[in-house]
Amino acid sequence: MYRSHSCGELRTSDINKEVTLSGWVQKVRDKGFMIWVDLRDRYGITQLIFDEERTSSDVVEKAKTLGREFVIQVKGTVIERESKNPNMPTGDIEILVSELNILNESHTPPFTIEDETDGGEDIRMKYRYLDIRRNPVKDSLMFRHQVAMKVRNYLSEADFIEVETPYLIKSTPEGARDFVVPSRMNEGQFYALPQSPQTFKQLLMVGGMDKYFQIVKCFRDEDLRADRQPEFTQIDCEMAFVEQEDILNIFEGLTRHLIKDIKGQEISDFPRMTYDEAMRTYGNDKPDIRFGMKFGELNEVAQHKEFKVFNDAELVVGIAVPGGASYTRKEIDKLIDWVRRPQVGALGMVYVKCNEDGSFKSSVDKFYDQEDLSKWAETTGAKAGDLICILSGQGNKVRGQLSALRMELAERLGLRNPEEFAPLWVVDFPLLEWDEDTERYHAMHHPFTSPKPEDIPLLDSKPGDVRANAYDLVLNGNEIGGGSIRIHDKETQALMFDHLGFTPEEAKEQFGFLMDAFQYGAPPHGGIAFGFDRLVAILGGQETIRDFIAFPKNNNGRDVMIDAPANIDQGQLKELHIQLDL
RNA sequence: GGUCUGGUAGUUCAGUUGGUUAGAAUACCUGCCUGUCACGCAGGGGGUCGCGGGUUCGAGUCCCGUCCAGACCGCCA
Repeated sequence: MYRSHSCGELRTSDINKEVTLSGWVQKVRDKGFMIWVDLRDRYGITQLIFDEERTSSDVVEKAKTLGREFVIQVKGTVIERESKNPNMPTGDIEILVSELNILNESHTPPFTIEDETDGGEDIRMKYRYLDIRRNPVKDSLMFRHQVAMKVRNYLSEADFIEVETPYLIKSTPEGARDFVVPSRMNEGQFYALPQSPQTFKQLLMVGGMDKYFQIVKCFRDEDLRADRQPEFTQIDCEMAFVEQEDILNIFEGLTRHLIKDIKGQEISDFPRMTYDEAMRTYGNDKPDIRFGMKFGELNEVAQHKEFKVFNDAELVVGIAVPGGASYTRKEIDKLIDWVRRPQVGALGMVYVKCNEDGSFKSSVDKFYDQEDLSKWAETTGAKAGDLICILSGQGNKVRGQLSALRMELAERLGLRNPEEFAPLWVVDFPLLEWDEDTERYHAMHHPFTSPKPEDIPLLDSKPGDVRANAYDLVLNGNEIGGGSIRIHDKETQALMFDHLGFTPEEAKEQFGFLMDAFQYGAPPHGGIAFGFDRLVAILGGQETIRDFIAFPKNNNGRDVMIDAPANIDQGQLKELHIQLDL
């Protein structure tokens, strides 16, 4: 038996017990006459004591050879400490060791295994197995497990069935780039890894599994971000015989349950906002509504003077920054530099200081009088002491730029409290989106999303105005879930493919199996998928999902620990009938 | 594909205007220490300044290229 107890459970009530513990050496404190060793496992740390007077000399000698991260097993007696440590749960007791067994030695680790490690991102990823021994990473993985369990239990209680769908499927040109897998048995042909189990879950609906879910890996060969990995996990859900309202209610319930159960916060009905409203008031389809700074459109009150920049702009829009009137000229100049960075791309920024005495001081005083400026303050909701930041230009671009500024300022002002949770449904997404590169419309969500019936007549005249039965769940400025009511009849699906520029032959070749299925009694259905890594990270109060994934990829999609991706040898290539063209 | 930041001891970093033998903290090693828990004290070892080229009497420092890491834009139905 390697252990009778864990390193986190012994208390004063266990005094005098004979115990066996196993774990890693966190720290050795050799005081000469006595040696203390902190023994660590997943459950905590227990102090061991080796004492010249009470421990046999061969055991003391062996203890002197211990180094950090040695794996050891000890037998001994639980005793009360002479000097207690109130900072640790096991701080009242220690183990007087009678037997020491070194199970495995360890090199000195390249970084300290502590909560505040001295190791940088790079080296932590290379030695991820050591990083996982640290509390922050270990706790994050355990937290992920807890969330997964709660999701499974909740959905299972609600009659959902978890069904696994295949990972080796067919590549389709829509959407993100596919990871492809060559087939040895089918010369020259490739599988693709699923970007999501979308078509399979719809086929499960046709199969009568009217409530399906799956916590499932998905793969997209696109560039990474702090909150984006090439392989990621979704809570994928689909239901038959439901309308949008049913889906929103059920998954609002799940989200509310998680926030209540995990964070202890009660959230009443989630607010809903149309895509149009989100874009107009926040410049963004995933607004963070934990704070204000709503957009104020200023065209009417700013385009009547000789200021050419505004007069020539499609949109003039501003936000009120709380307390911003106290910014110095230098600070405001820095802000202007910030919006002019290529990542944001604004050409400039007009500002208005709303002074405490009710007067206004702006960077365009030459063109506008106090009455003009007071109207701007009214439109943007600025109060005395605020700073109004105004951008102008082409509508969508300016909205994006001001949205970036809004988030940046909120971050600086500490308005993005990670312990506050503000969910929001964004509904009525456009069905189609114009793509400049390919000069055609493509599906904003995916090609299986149903249009709003009343908008179908617009498909030919104004495709961009057709709204979809599509919705996103937004949490604190992050899209954590998205879904739609699907098309379930062959005719509408064919119409959709037609509008996406598929010929009937292409549609048949790529999605014929789905259209065929729709001819055999496909029920009305719809669903949603949550980004599980992101959800867990946000509930855990973090921006980056990496520490909630045991073995994540780096910025370039590499696993620096196993050094993947890597070359494969000629034999493998030959077997797959693949010739490299480098 | 692009923008920005960084790369110096095992690790995290400092390194001035280009100028002597490149420093600190921590980790590591040795010794001491009668209750430590960020133990303490004394001593010690440890450097291809990412890599390649250039400018210069002289480069960690300046220039060019390149690789790596991180953040962001594009991209992510």
